[in-house]
Amino acid sequence: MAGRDAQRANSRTATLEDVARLAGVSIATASKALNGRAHVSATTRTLVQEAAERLSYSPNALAQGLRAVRTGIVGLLTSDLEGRLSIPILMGAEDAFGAGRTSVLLCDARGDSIREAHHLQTLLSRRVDGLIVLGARPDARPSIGRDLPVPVVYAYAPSADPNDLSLVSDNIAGGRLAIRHLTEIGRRSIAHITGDPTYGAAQDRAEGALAELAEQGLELVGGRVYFGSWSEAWGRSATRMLLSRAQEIDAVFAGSDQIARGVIDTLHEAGLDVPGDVAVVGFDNWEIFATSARPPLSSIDMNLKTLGRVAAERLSAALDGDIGAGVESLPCRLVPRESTTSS
Amino acid sequence: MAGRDAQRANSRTATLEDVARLAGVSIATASKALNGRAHVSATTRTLVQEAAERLSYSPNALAQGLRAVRTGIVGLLTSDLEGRLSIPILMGAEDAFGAGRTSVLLCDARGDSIREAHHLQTLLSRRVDGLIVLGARPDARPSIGRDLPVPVVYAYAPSADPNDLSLVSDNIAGGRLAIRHLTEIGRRSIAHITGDPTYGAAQDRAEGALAELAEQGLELVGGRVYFGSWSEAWGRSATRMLLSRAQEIDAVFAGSDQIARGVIDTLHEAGLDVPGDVAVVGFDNWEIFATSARPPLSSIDMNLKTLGRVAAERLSAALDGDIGAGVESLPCRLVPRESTTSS
DNA sequence: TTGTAGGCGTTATCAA
DNA sequence: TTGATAACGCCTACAA
Repeated sequence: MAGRDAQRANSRTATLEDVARLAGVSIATASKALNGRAHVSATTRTLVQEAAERLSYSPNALAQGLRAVRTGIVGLLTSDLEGRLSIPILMGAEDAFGAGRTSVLLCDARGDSIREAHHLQTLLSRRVDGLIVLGARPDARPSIGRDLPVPVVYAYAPSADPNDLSLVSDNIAGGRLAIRHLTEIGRRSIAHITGDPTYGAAQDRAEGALAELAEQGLELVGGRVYFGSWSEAWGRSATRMLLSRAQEIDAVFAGSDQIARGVIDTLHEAGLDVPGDVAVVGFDNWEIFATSARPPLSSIDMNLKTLGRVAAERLSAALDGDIGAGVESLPCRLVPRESTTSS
Repeated sequence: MAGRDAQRANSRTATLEDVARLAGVSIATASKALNGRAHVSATTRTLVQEAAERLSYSPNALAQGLRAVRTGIVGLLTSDLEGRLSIPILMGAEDAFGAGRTSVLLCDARGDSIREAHHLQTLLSRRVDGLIVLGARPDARPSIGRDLPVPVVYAYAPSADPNDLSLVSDNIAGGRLAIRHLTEIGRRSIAHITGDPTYGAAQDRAEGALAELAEQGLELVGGRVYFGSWSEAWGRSATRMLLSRAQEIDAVFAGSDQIARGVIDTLHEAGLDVPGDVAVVGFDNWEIFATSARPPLSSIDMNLKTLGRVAAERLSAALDGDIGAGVESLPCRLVPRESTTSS
């Protein structure tokens, strides 16, 4: 196992002092040399760099953080049991901070506020520069606290406190986007089957869809939004309901990719072709679902990676004194696949 | 936004010195009082605790880590783009270390060895106590390096270097488990449809399945393992192939839940009932797939959370000098659902 | 150009 | 019981 030799030997990891001694200079000079500061002769610099190299010197970020204003650590407090949200957000944040400059301490609160408070305490103790709070569902959640010593950005699930800064996907625009796409490929008889009506996201997507339809002088097939649950099963039964009314229908906007799969299955069972007879667009662009659907599913993507990137940017801005508040909506994008190929 | 007041005021976060001053004692005494050490009078202790409370004092973990042998941070270096592996592993590790005692620094290498090396450097710089390296696919991967100053445990994807310690799921036993379950519910004509044969996991699961069948005096329907890809599409086409041979078949062991879904779909299309005519068991127990299948899919679970927990335990042991090596296999478990209900 | 010294916040040792 | 002090490793005025 790696580390055996390192542990056996009493060779603590090298410090700047070790490097300085090996290079035959003072600690201050070694520091300057390694940090690329001026007032160091070229020869001295290379001397020090070689010494550092030979000792595989790695600066102690703890010591650096102790004196510096920032530690270069941000906390990501998630409640996302699946990891479907956390990883894209993490990647976006990593990208924004620039790899190496900042690290992310990830804690999973598992939807438990006690655990969340505990993790928060730990993160503050570790002197994170800022905090990203990531909710599991896109609805307002309790603020993690006012007057924290570090800036906080809520992502995906906004904070209930308007003084906090929250970043969410613009589900209304996402709903519009889906409808616009369907009309652009010539569909006029569109139904909307979506999930749990207690989710703000479900309401928003429906609102956007209705608004876009209205602007185009269209109405929803079935006369209403079909709210239900975020499951394939609901997608199936809602579709059966729709079809049983024997109404003309040439497109379905599904509130999630899972629902969309249920929709597609049922359309197939009814002998309908997708997208020939009925086009289907989903929401989430959960790759594994969207691409393995038959046919591959067009879907609205919430740009979670961008959400993570922007969260990191807002955090950086806040650290520089530019503190924001309120809910900021980020655009969704359409990822077209075969389920809406224009025929 | 939280932090506004804190930043406006020049109130740096309180230090132990602030607490000591407010309590009217020395720093040393304050430290002892807060850490529950002996030789502090009860009255002094409460005095200090109250002062700490009033200042919402939070010990600086950086300073603690600078002195202490351990920092209480472990690095989790993942290449899991989905987050499906990372989060359960993270949760297992959090559980094992005991919440609050240890934090996890998560880095995503995105399958890029340059980025991985970079992240490794950062983690070492932050003086993590240990490292968990999590691969994206369950096959041997290059060692992250010998002679690292901290212990490393490879999870899910073993290290190619036998001197490293790796924790993997016992796919062979998992394969046996699936077959045993199918025979226990009375099935005798079992086929095995699985994924990419270049995956060690596919080979192992097949090996286990064949071994278990042999012990029961059975043979695989179709005479061979159907290797292909880890997709629903392959599950469908392989099933069609099997059915077209008009052989008797009363169960399918699928190498993944996605494949299983393709299998089930095709069985339905052929007018067969699941599990009435053909029972199906999958692998991975990816909740979202397994539970939304029709009927809900029995599946082999790799116990990723346990994997994370054991990884943390091995790391702890290594820190205490008990350094392991080699590949350790952890058992899978069967999660029965309706797709294998005994009829 | 190089070196000295102080301080970041804690904990532990040892003296009072 | 309490307190002064020395590390831990690094950076940076400031002095040489």
